[in-house]
Amino acid sequence: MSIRKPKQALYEQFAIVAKALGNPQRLELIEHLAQGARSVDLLATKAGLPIANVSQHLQTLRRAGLVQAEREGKFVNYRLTDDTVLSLFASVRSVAERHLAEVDRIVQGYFETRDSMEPVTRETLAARMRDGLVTVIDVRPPDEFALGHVPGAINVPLADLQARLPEIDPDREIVAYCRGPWCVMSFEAVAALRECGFQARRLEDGLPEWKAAGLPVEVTM
Amino acid sequence: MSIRKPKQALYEQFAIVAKALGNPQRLELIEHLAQGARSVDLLATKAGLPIANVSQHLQTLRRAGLVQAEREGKFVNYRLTDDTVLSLFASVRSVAERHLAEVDRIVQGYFETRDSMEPVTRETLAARMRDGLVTVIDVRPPDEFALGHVPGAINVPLADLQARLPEIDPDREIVAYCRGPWCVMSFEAVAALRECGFQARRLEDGLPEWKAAGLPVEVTM
DNA sequence: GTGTCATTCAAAAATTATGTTGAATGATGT
DNA sequence: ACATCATTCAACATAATTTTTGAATGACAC
Repeated sequence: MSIRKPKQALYEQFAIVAKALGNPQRLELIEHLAQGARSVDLLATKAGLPIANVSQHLQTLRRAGLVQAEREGKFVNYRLTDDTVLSLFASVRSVAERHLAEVDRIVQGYFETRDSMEPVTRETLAARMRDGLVTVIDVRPPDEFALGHVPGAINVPLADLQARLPEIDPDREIVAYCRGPWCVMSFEAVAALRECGFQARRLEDGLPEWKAAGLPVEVTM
Repeated sequence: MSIRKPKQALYEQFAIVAKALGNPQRLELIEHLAQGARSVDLLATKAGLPIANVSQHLQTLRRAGLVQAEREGKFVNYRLTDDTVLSLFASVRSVAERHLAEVDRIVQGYFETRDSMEPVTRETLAARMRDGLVTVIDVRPPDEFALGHVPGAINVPLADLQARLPEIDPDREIVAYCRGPWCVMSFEAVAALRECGFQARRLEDGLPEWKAAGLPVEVTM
């Protein structure tokens, strides 16, 4: 059957894309690139990997069409080719969250005590916000924040959190949120805030779920 | 930093899912399973692989939470765990179609002559249908067909095509469509139909694009 | 029970991916 | 031209995946 060969060839192409995502280091690189264009050595620093290694991973991602390189002086900046890459990443994450018990286990074990990691529900947060009792922090990158966020939330990207701690009122309860239920950024933010003595909790979901629940969203021009 | 380890662990879980998709054979198995539950040896026959090999691939998919096994007498039937798996697969396919030039090349070369593979546009198809000149075949699995299809189309799943050839009027032009622009099923259908002497062409897109263009969709109860 | 069939398991061989090292390239500044 | 820095390349060692083979399990029919 002359049909079999090109079909296999197509599957191989699709597999190249999936394979590129099939490595923890590369997934971390993608999550960093989701926040904007980054140079090889910035990525290496953030991910804690040797530069040559990161360079090779980036080329695997480039061969799969997931990232693009662009020279800027001495540096080569990589960026995600477009938003479909992010939605593919989200798709992988969502399937893993849905089907792998191990993901649950890891999230459960994220904090030592169980009740302290109990997330805040949307309804609770909405009520506390009405009473003015809570500081809401959106830890996503500014571009995502600009496209829609919980009204009254302040944007403190995870990377800037340490530097911007002085802005935050230590006497108010803090609720942090990010992209989705188990997006690691809000976990990291809450952990970092607690280490510094703040009373912080996570919103149970991210912005997409907030929006989907019909709650108001604020857009920055 | 006590935060780094669980983050890595989560990436590893996500990587398990992506890795499971990162193999041409497994992608083929998934596409077969998209049409319904299948036994190991049916899958082995369809994919042209040794049974033990298929069994192992299926277990990789099971560990990634993409498929579920269920014993039925002598057979073990595997099925996709749910629709999120299909949308993950679609996401991979769409990124590959969008970013990999090689995919274009393969599709271009799918048929020897270029003009014979020229697909029918939505508008052309709509016009030919009004004139009653064309038989429209939806080659997707029945469950997808039931949820919406081009009005007047008949559902001949790819698997049943050979058996149901007698139903098809050989004097009318045939247009086949499936899930999307480069979903392999309609290519296979057209190739099979041509081998049997039918005059067949592909619709340029699949049902989602047809729907998105505002053209009518028929739903079966 | 015995035989048969579908599937899984286990171990080895073949292939492919990953991490590491040091040298090569390309751009910048002196 | 030279030195410097960011990145890539090439080569190797290591580890993981895939395929193959043959034996083991589990279910059914007799």
